[in-house]
Amino acid sequence: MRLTRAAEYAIRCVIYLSRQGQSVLTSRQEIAEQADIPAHFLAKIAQDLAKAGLIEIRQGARGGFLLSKNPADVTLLEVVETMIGEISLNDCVARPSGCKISPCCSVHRVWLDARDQLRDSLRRVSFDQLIADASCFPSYPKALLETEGLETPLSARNDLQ
Amino acid sequence: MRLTRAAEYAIRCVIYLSRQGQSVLTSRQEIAEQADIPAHFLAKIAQDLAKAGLIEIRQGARGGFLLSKNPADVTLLEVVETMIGEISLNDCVARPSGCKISPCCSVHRVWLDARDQLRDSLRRVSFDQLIADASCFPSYPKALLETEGLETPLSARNDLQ
DNA sequence: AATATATGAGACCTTATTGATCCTATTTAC
DNA sequence: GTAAATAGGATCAATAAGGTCTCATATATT
Ligand code: SF4
Ligand code: SF4
Repeated sequence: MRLTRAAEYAIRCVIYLSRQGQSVLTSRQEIAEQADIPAHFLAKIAQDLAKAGLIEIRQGARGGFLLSKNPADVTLLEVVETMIGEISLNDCVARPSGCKISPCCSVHRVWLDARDQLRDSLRRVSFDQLIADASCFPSYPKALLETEGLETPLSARNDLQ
Repeated sequence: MRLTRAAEYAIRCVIYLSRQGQSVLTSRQEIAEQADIPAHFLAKIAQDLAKAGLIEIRQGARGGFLLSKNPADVTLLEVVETMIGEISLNDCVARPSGCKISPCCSVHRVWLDARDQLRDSLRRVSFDQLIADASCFPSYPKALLETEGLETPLSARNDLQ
């Protein structure tokens, strides 16, 4: 297990779509440019996201991608595991049969616990949370900032602490 | 970041040495055979462990490796990070300069927290804990089992739950 | 219907990393 | 001195990651 570039790009893509709003169609080119993702690579990534039911793909002229779920219902874990498979940390967690002593290995149990903890952490983060903060994320639509008057949207969240 | 085979072998090696006891010299061949590690590969791994001060290497006839610290003072995190470098999960955690938006990226903060949590989990596990449980670990010395009468050493720990 | 536009699906390539092996030099017990 | 054992580094094969390219397909527009 390893967080690949493809997973990082997938997260950026879903963030961009979340900011656009659910069911807002956005062209692949726009996402690629704004979120700094190689356009052709994004095409492949989008296919995986679509298979997982996270986004919908519209072909043809004026085609593109759109988020098929509410950002609040999409977790970071879902997007990550769509791209890299289920997180396991160590091979023997994914395939216990690979090491014959796994049933009674004390180290194996540590990896199991650590994996569960990591997956829980990522499951707790949804995309509505991620876009709540402002960010210098390249995809942040300046137009949105101006029309909605969110000059310092970060402050609201900082005040909570 | 990814847990490599080398890291897994390093853990097995340190477990074997911990079972032998601190400062007990053990040949590379014995460790390799008992813990199921390719002998030549173990040589390279041992060099890294030695550089980190975890084990000591004795050259020459009747040479081998020995644990230079008390198993209670060696954590799983130390051994793992000796082999694969500091755990970062995502590249931007290790090198924030790699992504120019990292200072105010909400996803970046999630990776930071998850990394800290994972590292803490591994830091909490020391090798005296790992060898306290019995295990079908190939390196478990049967002789030790017999002399100390630990027929069911796993039960002691299960009773605690 | 024709055309321009945009993505689908998968083949393909390049590079980096991993996992492992091999060979010669050096060290130490005897 | 000789045999036994590791040091240190070169080397190599296999795998995976990251990215590109091409042709097929779908749709809006005219
Ligand atoms: S020895 Fe334990 S931790 Fe290592 S691969 Fe086997 S089961 Fe997993
Ligand atoms: S966008 Fe955020 S999470 Fe992704 S690489 Fe940049 S700082 Fe890290």
